[in-house]
Amino acid sequence: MSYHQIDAALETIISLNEEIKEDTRKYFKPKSFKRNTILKTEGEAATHMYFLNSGLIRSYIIDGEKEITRQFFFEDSFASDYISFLTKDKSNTIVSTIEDCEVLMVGFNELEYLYERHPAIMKVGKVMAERAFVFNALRNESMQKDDATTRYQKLIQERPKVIQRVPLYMISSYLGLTPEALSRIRKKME
Amino acid sequence: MSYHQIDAALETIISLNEEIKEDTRKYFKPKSFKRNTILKTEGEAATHMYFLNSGLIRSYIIDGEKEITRQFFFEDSFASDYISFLTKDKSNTIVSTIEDCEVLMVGFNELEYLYERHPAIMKVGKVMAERAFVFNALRNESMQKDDATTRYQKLIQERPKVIQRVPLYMISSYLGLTPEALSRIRKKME
DNA sequence: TTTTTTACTTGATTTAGATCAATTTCAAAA
DNA sequence: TTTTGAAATTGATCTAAATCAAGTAAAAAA
Repeated sequence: MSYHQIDAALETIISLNEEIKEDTRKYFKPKSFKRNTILKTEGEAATHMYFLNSGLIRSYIIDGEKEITRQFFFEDSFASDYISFLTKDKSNTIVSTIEDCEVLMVGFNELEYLYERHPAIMKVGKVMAERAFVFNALRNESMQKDDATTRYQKLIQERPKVIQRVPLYMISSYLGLTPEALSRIRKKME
Repeated sequence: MSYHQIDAALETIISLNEEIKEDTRKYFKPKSFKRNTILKTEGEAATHMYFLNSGLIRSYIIDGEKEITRQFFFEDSFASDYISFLTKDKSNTIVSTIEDCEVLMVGFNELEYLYERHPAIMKVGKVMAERAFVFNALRNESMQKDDATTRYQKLIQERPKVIQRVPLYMISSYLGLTPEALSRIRKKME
């Protein structure tokens, strides 16, 4: 499987030398998953991150009867239960593929090793955390000040892939809505 | 002003050598602010971070008529409009003191210099971003699955300082509520 | 101190979105 | 191709919290 995509992703943050490329190839293991495969179940801690060469991954929590979608991850980005991966705490978050996926997976300890061995990669970790923070904080802000229709319109604008490739009942809980409410918003929009 | 507190905060992440301590003292400038002082107004980008030796800072946005509190920052932590500081985008976030504050302030460029000069400090940046992410993501999760009363009870449990030192109308919008709604929740709680 | 302003509370009414309950559509198996 | 189960829509009703409107308490300012 190809490492071109992960190289390109890292190159947006640091410039890669041969040693870093070699170690990336050594510790990020290629793996394929069929759609609807659970990568992490409830109650355990996240031990891996997945760089997506292709496919689509979702993280969600079970709240009584219903699922609450926390995040969607597309090709060329890193997927995980990032909270649990960072804190090492067990979590109720489930990580599961929505489409067939080609990933490069790395374990917590291997990533730690990469951080220590290549200080430049620490910057990758910093920028990844910063991006995740900004994304989350902006979403937070939108949840607090925008109504449901506005949130849906922004999602269409800002993340069209979600609209195109994810079933509505997964989108609705991501927007903090029931499927019925989202259906009505869509109808009203024309 | 004392650098003991910032040293201790950094020591939770990396071990400090003399060069790092020297440069910290050089680039983090001591400063005092009276309560209700605006450190960053609407429309500009955040250029500084503030390590709080003492006091209390709040960030909030103006949504039409009303303020929405985004975050509270207490002694021994770093305060800023972190989104704007990281993205360099202008923002509508206001950063303001709630109590008299003693801070050590650092500019974006000085911090960048510290990152480049001392690779160990890059880890500080990484861990700070990770902590901010986890805090935000957990709050997100609570907003999505807990009702207003539960959110208020968790705040009492997890951040008693907020209850003790912040006026209720600032707390209400932080919890995604009107002051009236919070008042009624408090009454019902006995 | 008294005055004025700001914070907080209480009540009445409204509303966005949830919940409950049936369909209708659609996609995956058989 | 038919069957079947899941996804999505539609309608009726309910509810948590918002909004509107006074009033009271408390803290700055005079």
